[in-house]
Amino acid sequence: MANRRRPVTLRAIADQLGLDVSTVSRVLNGAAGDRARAASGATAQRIRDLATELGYRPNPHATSLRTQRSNLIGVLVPRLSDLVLATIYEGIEEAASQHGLSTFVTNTRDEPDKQRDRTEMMLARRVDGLIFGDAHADAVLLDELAAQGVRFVLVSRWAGSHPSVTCDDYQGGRLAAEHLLDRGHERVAVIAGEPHASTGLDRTAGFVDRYREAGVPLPEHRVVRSRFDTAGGRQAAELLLDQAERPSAIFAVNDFAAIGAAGAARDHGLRLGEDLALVGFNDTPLAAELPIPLTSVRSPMREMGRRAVDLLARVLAGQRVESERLTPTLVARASTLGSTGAGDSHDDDGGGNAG
Amino acid sequence: MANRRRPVTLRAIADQLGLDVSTVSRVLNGAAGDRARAASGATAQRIRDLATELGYRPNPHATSLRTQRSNLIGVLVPRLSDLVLATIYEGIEEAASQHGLSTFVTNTRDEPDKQRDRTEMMLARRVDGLIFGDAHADAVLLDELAAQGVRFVLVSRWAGSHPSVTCDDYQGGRLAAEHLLDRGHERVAVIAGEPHASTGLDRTAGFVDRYREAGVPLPEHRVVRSRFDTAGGRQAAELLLDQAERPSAIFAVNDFAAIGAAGAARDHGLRLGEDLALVGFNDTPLAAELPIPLTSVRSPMREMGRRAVDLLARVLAGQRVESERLTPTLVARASTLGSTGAGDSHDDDGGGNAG
DNA sequence: TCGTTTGGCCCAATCGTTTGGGTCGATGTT
DNA sequence: AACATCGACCCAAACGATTGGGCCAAACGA
Repeated sequence: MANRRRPVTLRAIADQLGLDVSTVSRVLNGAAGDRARAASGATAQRIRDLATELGYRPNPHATSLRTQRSNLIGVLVPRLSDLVLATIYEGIEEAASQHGLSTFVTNTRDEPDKQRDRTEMMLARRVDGLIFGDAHADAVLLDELAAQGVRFVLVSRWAGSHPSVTCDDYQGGRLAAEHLLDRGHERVAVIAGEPHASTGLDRTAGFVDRYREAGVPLPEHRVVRSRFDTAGGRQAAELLLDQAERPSAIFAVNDFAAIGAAGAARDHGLRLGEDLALVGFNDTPLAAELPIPLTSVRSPMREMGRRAVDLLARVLAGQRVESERLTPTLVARASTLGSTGAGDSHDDDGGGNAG
Repeated sequence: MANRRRPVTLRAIADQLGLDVSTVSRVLNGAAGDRARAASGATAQRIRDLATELGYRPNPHATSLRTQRSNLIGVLVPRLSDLVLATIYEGIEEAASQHGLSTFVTNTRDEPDKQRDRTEMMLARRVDGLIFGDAHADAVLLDELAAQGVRFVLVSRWAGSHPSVTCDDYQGGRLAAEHLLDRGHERVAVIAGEPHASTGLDRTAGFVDRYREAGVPLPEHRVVRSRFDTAGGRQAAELLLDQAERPSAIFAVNDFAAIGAAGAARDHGLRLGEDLALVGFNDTPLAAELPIPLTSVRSPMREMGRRAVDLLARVLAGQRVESERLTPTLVARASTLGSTGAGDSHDDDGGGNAG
C-alpha cells in the first residue's frame, strides 16, 4: 500500500510508463470521449493497472484549482445536536457522496451574525454550492447571496422564493388538528416554536386553520411561542397549563418541545393520554420509545436531506428547478389514545412524495 | 462586494498596484519576518487596504497545493444523529475554527467496512489529520493507519495506545455504583452497551468493580449488552425485568438506553424512582427534562471535542502527546430519589479536568 | 504515388499561491 | 572614493492536474 506521506501523482505513473502526464490524465480521469482518443487499449490498461497498484488518488486541490470546481458543498444548520437536523444531514451526506460531492457542515445556532460568518467562510473555502437548514423567514441574507450569484438550496425551512425541499408543514399541522378533532378535543393549545422558522409557522397555521374550519377557533393566548428544545417546550407548557381554562390537548410543533411539555404535565399532576393529549412533530425515534409513547406527525427527514442534494446538484448544473414539498403522515400513539396501547409501525424513514 | 463568480486573486491586487504577486503574497499571508522585509510600511498598507476593499480571500486549493497542507481535518463518528457524538462534534468544530482548521464529518454507522471506506476518502481529500469518534476496541484499522504514518487522535472511545481524549468512564461507572450503594440497592443490573466500544466496557467495569469491592458481586446475567439507542435500552431492560429476581436498580451506560429502559419499566407497571431506580450516562439535556428526571453521570462532551482538536493540533505539529481522561460527575435526580424532587443544577457543559 | 485521414501520443499553458533567490539604487563605513 | 550593507522589490520555479493544440507515422483513397 502507498505511503500516505508522499501520495502518488500522475507524473509518477507517467514516468514509470514512459508516457506523458496528459495521456495518463485522460485515461484516468478524462471524459468518455477524451479517454478513448487518449491512448490505445493496451496502453490504457497498463495505465489503469499501475494506477490501482500504486493506489493513485487525484489530488483534489490540484483538480479544483485547474477546473474551478471543488466538488464541495457547504451545509449550514442551527445545531447538529438537534436530532432533526442531524438526521437531515445524514441524508445529505448519503446523497452527496453518491454525487461525488463532499460536505462541510457547520453550526450557526440560528444567529444571523454566525450565519453570515460561516457562509463567508464556506465561500472562502470555494464550495460549489450551499444548503441552508437554518433559513430565516425574512431571507435577507439569502436574497443577498442570490443576488451575488451564489448557488444554494434550502432544506427543512423555506424562505422567499428560493428553491427548497421541505415537509408540507401546513398539511402536517392540519393532520394533527384532524386527529385531535376526531378524539373530540375542543379546548386545544399550540406550542408554536420560533417565529423565524417556517416549520413552526406553517405547522401552527395548518393546525389553527383546520380548527377554525371546524368551527372551533383557537383564542390567541392558546398559541405560545417557544424554543424548539425540551426546555422551551416545558416553559411553554407551564404557561398553558397555568391558564384558567386548561387545554385538554396540546400540539407541539416539535417532538422535543413535546417531551418538555410532558414533563410539565406531570408536574401538574396530569396523566398523559388521560388528562392531557399531546401531539408532537417529526416522529423522532424517541417518540415511540418514551414511557408514554408520543403521537407525532412524521416528516421524512432523511429523505429531505437526500432531495436537497439532488436539487442542489441540478442547480449547479444550471438547470431551472422547482421547490419540493414532501408529505407528512400522522402516527397515533398512547399520548392521544388514553390507556389504550399504541398502534405503531416503526420503519426508519417514510418516503413521502413531492407536490 | 466582490462577485462570487470570479474571486479576486493576488494577481488582481498586484496588477492594480503595479507590484509583483510575491510582494502582495508576503504582505498578506507571509510569516511575520517575511512580511516585514517584503515591502515598505506604506506599500504594505496600500496592499492591505485594497485587499479588504476587494474582499480578497486566498484560494485554499492553490495554497494547499503549494504548501502540501490542507488545514482540513476529518472526523469520523458512528452517527451524528446520536446526540452524544453530535455534541462532541460541536466542540470539535468550535476548536477547529479557532485553530484555523476546517472539518469534514462523516457517519460510519460503526461498521468497519464503512470506517475503512470513509477514512480512505478523507485521505483522498488530503486531510492533514483525523479524529475518530468510532474507534473499535480491537484497533486493527487504527494500527494500520498509524503504521502508514497517518496522523490521528481518538475521542470519546480509546483503543490500543493511540492518543485519545476520553471521559474517565471507569470512574463514571464507579460513581454510578457508589450512588446506588448509598441508596441501599443490592440487586442491581447493568445495560452495558456494545462490546466494541471502550465507553460501555469501562463504565460497566467501573460499576461492577465498585459493587464487588462493596462485597456485592453482580451475577453475570445481570449485565446485558445492548445497542446505545433507545430501542436497544428497551430490549435490554425487558430481559432484565423478566428475570425471576427483578433488580431494584439499573445502570444504563447511555441516557438513551436509559430512556428505553424507562419505557420497559412502565410496561411492567413499575414506577421509576419508586419501584425501580435508574441511572443513565452523559447527562444529555433531555435527562433533566424528562417527565421523571433521570439521574445521570455527566461527561464533558463538548470539552472532549475541543480537547481532541487541541491534541490533534499538537500531533500535527510533530509533538509527543499524552492521552487525556476527563473526569465525570454524577447528577442525582428523581429517577433514583423516590418521589422527592430532583436537586438539579443545569449549566450547559461541565469542564472536567485531565488526569 | 501523393495527399488526407486518423490513431496515438506529446507539448505547454494554466489555475493561484508560496518561497528561495536575485537586482538595483541608496545609505553607511573607512 | 571604493565597497559592503540594506531596504524594497521582482523573478521564476514549483505544487498536481486539465485541456486545446500540435506532431508523426501508418493506413487509406484516388
